[in-house]
Amino acid sequence: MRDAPTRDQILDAAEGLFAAQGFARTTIKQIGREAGVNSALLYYYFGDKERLYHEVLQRLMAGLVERTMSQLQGEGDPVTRLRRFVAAQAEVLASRPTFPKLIMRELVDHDASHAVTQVRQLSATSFRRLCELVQEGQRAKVFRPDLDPRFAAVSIVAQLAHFFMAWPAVRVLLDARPALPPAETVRDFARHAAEFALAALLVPAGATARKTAPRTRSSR
Amino acid sequence: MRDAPTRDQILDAAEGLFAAQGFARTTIKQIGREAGVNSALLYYYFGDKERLYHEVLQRLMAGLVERTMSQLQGEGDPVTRLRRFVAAQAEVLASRPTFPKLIMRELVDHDASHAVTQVRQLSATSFRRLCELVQEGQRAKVFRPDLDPRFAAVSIVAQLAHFFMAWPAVRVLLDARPALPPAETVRDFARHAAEFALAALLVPAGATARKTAPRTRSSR
DNA sequence: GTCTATACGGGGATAGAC
DNA sequence: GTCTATCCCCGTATAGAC
Repeated sequence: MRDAPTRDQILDAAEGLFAAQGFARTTIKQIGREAGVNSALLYYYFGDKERLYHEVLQRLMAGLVERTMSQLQGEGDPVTRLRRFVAAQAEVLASRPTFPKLIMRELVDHDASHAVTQVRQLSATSFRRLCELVQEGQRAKVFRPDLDPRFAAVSIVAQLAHFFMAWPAVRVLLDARPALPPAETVRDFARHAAEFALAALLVPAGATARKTAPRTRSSR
Repeated sequence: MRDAPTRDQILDAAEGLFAAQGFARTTIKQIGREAGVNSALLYYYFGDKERLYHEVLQRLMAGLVERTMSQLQGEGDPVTRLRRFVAAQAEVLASRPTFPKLIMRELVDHDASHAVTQVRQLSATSFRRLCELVQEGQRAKVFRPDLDPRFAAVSIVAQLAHFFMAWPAVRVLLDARPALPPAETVRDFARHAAEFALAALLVPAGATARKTAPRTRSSR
């Protein structure tokens, strides 16, 4: 466990500290101490602090892109696939506490400039696929036709994203104590988010569907 | 405009810089320069950097709480009040570009510890009122009974919150260029968010409500 | 209340031995 | 590849004149 290559030890320690304190407050010496290596080695491996941070983010986002992509595969009708998507999102965000924090920090500190590549990749894959899923449902007359698929996709993603990223505020609203969202609450909210999104997307029962016996005609 | 009391000049400059760069990267001298006053004066007025930051946040959040509260007043059925709420949220978040960034920074940098009072206040007023609005709609059989009101409230708020806070990523997803969400896009997304939330909340047309089932009430 | 000068510490980064 | 020692800049904060 501790025989990991020095480089990875540094990366791991840096990830934790950057997530917890941010780029500016985290010092090279702190990272070295946390990683159990000499601080001068950071310069040997990464050149400078900025590039170390960049590599931390690369590694993190690469894993995230890969995981969400692999979990978006599979067949099924739009409804079950949307449920799977939301569940996967919750799982990824909850898998490591550093995920949401680091992403949020990068968003606000550098306008995601260290992660543009990966964000574009996400856009070209996961997000696009989510949009397509919505459109597919619309073509099948299962989802409302009046929703903009991209806006709908943002709304779908926003629920869990905000739940995790704004947890310090959300937990006050929900009367929760812990500093990190507990697994049970995550599970419950993820289920809610999926159903909330589906309720928003699905065509109201009696509206169009002629197939399902449109209620007994009062005539006769 | 420039004859504002020194204290406020400092507060204004600090708000902008803290929002743009964060607490750690912003220096006292920078704030002084931006405010057009001697940096040593910051210590005369605020004691130290931390307390200056604290006051910036206090002022900001106080205004926010006041505005959302005042805009949550008024009568009407749950549907129109929810539309008003979402519109107000969009207006507040868009009113000053520093709002979303500072709030997000505070969330991630200090777990909202500088704003606990105001967050609790928000929780006790706006958020609570939003929950009550949902419950009221449920009692009136207009909203689905199976939704947890607090989770629903989080989902409602999350859409616009995420839209603004994650804009650097959202803009990539939406193929938008500008660094700040343009007024038109804000307007469109806000409208979408309200309709999305309503579609999620309303009981399906044919299910129970025999009366009006007010779906597309887009009359203004 | 406003300014100048400066003490003080800490953090990033490098040189060079082993 | 790893470690020690150190340089140098820069940011916070204070002292004290005006």
